[in-house]
Amino acid sequence: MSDQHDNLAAMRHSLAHIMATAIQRLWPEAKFGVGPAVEHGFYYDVDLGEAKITEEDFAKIEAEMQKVIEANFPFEKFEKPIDEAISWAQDEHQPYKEELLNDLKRAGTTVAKDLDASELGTIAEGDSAVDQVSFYRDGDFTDLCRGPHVESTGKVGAFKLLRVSGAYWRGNEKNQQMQRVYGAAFANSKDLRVHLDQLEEAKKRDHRKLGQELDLFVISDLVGPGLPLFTPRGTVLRNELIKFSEELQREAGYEAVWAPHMTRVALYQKSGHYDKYPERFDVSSVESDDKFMLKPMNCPHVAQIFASRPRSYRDLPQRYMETTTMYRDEKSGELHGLSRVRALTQDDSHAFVRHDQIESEMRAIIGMVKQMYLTLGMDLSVDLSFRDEQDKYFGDPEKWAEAQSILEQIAKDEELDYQVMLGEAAFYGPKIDIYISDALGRRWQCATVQLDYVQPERFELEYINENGQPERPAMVHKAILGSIERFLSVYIEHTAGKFPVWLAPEQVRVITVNQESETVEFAEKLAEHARKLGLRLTVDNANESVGKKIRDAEVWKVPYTLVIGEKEIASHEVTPRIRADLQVQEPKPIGTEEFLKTVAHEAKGRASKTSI
RNA sequence: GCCGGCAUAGCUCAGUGGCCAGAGCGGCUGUUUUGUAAACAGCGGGUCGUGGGUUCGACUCCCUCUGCCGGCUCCA
Repeated sequence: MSDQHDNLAAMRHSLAHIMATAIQRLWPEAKFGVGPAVEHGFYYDVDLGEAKITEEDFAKIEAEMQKVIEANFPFEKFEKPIDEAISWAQDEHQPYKEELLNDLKRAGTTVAKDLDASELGTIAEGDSAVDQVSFYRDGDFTDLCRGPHVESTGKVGAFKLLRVSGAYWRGNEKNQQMQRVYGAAFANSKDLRVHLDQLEEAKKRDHRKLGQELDLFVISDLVGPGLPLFTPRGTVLRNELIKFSEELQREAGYEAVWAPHMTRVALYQKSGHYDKYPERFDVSSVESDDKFMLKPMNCPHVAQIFASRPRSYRDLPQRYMETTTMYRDEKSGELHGLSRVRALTQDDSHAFVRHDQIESEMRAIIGMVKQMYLTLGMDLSVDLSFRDEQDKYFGDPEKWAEAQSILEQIAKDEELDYQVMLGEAAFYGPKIDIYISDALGRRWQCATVQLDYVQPERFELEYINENGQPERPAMVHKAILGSIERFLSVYIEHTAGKFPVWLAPEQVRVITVNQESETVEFAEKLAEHARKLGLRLTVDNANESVGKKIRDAEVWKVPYTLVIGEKEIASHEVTPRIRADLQVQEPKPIGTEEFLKTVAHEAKGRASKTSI
């Protein structure tokens, strides 16, 4: 399998060279950056000066690549001393290659640690001395490259150019911006087809598209970018998710608190956050000279509640939860549907604990997270973000070591699929970052649990221990869903808008066969009764064919559809139409009363399938 | 924020210098009274994102701004 994988990588990287070959033929003045193999394909960063590659050029480039492939040039490897390589780059007018070579020379005999992985594709491997660097030639194109490549340009499988975009040279926004031409590449055309179909599927499921189609949220130019407004349907989703999250927390002993959405900046000056976060929204006052800001997080606010009265060791843990909206002035280019917004709502909580309570608190939180995502049908994996040996971390190293071993023990006991990430800890404490996998196999970070020694210190929080001495509590931050908006973006795409009954904005749709008063009254009565049971049911008695109304209900992805006509009125029985993904058996006739009670029961139990 | 692309009716989209700018869906009205994925007819609906320029004439060409899209960078 790894052989196959290596070969695929070599193919993709070879395609990058082939594309560069084609681009050089079409734009002889092209300056080349790096061209690595990446997941699903390859890219090459190029700088054409005034000229720009656009998507219209793809056909032309692909045709030229095809010629290179048909010529079946061998990939010939040869080596040059580094100084010769540098003069080669100068002669060829390849300043980016020259820069890489100079860095390589400066770095000495091994590949420099600070050259990032994306560049390694073009740099000689450094077990041996770097006084020699390797080149590959295919036909008329020669490139500084450490390989590996396939034998010849004919052996590269199937590919397709997909997009062109800007990319900073060496990933640094201070550098020149180049054009990144990206293509997908696979061993054969069938695999490529599968990948392209997957991209199609992802496009269909795009939460921005479904949000529009299913009337879940809107973005108004007048309100502003990154500030989504939730419609009645979208708000059902939000509220049901929040309700579940808060139920889990309440069971674990969390109490709801509330903090205003703005504060004096003094709070953030004291916490040390103020200057470090330019993304804050400042708020000015007409009445006073005080400076205010919208809250970009919740912890410092909640810490004031803890600090408001003396605490005994007996009072701990103090567990505060608040699902609240915070405001961050993200750069405009970073905003994206619901996944990156300027007003985000977190199911946030903070527990103020004694050191000996960290473990049980963390365990309880992991339990909540597991229950949430089990119910939602999403798989979890976990990164344990631990400190490394650097001394940028705050607090007692012994406490850190102990806390980290506690976290790892919990991950083991809870049978979490985890990996330890050294150096990924926050400066204030180790984290458990929880990732969920969606139906298309993509991985997203939503939930997080963080241990914090710093803010209690900054705000001088304390409790009185059993010896009458003041002690510093630790703070455990957590979010189960993380940002509700971001979670919804993932979940909408995960489900493709087919929400389980407990979350469905519209759980039951009742379709009338005709507009006779008897029929309409029967439907209205059903609706009234459903509302009393807490169900979300709508009646469609439009003057349209039954077929049309069924289609509508399908398009809106309503879990249950009932058709009401003479037969149902006489028997008080319905045969529900059940959305395909929920159905486990052929639906049978059921009394209307029993139907509504069963659906209400399923919704309450947050069932993922129907028993009807 | 940066590079490139895009912006026409509520939605999806035609319309590349020449009369009063179009379709499908949705909406409204009427006919029909319908049985499990689209009945029929009619009627509304657009300062062609904004501001400026070129031109006898601009939805169409150029510039500005705003927003969106694909990436890059960033994400306590």
